[in-house]
Amino acid sequence: MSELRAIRGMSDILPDETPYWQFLESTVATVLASYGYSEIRLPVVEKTALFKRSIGEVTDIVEKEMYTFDDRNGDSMTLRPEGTAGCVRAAIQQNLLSTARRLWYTGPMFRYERPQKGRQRQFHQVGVESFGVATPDMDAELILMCARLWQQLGLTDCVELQLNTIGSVQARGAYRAALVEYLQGHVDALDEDSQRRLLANPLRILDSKNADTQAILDDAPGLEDFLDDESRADFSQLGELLQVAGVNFVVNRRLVRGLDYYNKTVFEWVTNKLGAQGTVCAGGRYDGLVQQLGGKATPAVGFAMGMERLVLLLQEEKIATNAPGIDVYVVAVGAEAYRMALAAVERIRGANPKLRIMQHTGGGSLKSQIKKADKSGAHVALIWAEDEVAAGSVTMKSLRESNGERIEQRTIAMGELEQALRGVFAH
RNA sequence: GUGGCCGUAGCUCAACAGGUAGAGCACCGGAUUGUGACUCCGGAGGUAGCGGGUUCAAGACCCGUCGGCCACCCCA
Repeated sequence: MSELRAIRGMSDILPDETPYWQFLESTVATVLASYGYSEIRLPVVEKTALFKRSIGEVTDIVEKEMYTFDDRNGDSMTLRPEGTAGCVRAAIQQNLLSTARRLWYTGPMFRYERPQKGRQRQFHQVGVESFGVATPDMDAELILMCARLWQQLGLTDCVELQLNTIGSVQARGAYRAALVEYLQGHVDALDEDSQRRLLANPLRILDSKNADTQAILDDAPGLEDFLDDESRADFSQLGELLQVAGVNFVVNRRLVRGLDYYNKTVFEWVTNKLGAQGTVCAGGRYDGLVQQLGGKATPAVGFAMGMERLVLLLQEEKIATNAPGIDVYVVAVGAEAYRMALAAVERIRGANPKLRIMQHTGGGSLKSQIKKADKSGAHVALIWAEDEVAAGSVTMKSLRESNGERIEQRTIAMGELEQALRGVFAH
């Protein structure tokens, strides 16, 4: 192995996998457009302060997972660990908030974590953000849009929607205090991680995977008892809307989010088919963030999808994508034949841009070129060799069935080639 | 950051109670003069992740290091 390797956790996406990515990306773009969302393109690097102020100073992301560096001016920059902060910043800076906005974006995110299945250091998200609407019909729309996307992708049966409300900032603060007080009476019985979280981020203890900790939580005060009336009403309305639309969900009272800016509705789409990293899409409301970052008070909801995880699911479920492949492989033996072929093939590409034609390069015998043609997966080989050059013709050879039938090999006049190809490929 | 498993040809993997490596697939060429797939024949390809140690001898044992996978953690 060479010493020049990709950086740990930043993997190449190889030709085998790109069809899944293309299928996912084009489906996402179509579904989002069908709901009237507009794409926004954002920088990968932002000032470090943006993430500290939005994600939260004491979160793991900010404390130990960001790629932060000083630029040549000595200003602290960070490779974005998530997309919401940058999107909110842009919306404020570019005055996009004078009316309600529905935005989406996609691209790489960076988090310094130990790689494992469904988790890379450079990973890709599609993020969707809606600004300016405070009512739960907006929350419902976002969730419906997700459901439609799963349906279009063929993943409906692999994902489950979990829903919760974490209430207003004040309600959460009160609950947090009560939870800490309760847990402090059981500190010794808590697992090591949860003891640490008790000080840093106590709400995260709620979704601990430790069974003993979960047992202690059974008698802990419940968040639902601390909710403000508005959060409670919005949550039940959201549930009704989802029922009307026929979207199944389960209420998970221990579902919280790791980023500080969330309030009220939070949700996760979860799968059990990817091992430990089962959250494929997650989001919620963040009504305070715009103002917190210096904008006019603006309610907002959004979510992000993990593209790697969705690609893994597509592969796991063996969901067919449009394999790239080629239609025609062009064989030419000898320099004169190559010239004839080149001119003819370029003409055909011009006349039929959708036809996928690969022209053999690098010479070789007729036999070896036809072998390559076969291995290319093409349906048809076009052959130019001595006889064809002399006669000004071309031989069309079928390599496999196309549209259920297989044509006989035949030699035709150059002038008929374009029409003959149209006969085989009814694109 | 912590833990478990792993690191032999491009890929998937073998061998041997420690004695200087092998298969399948893939690749290249050939099986009479212009034709792929099946078959047959031949060829190329590895200083065993890297560094140290034990030993007459190490791919096999030990230590370190780098890398991979999975889990904890974190989160999409």
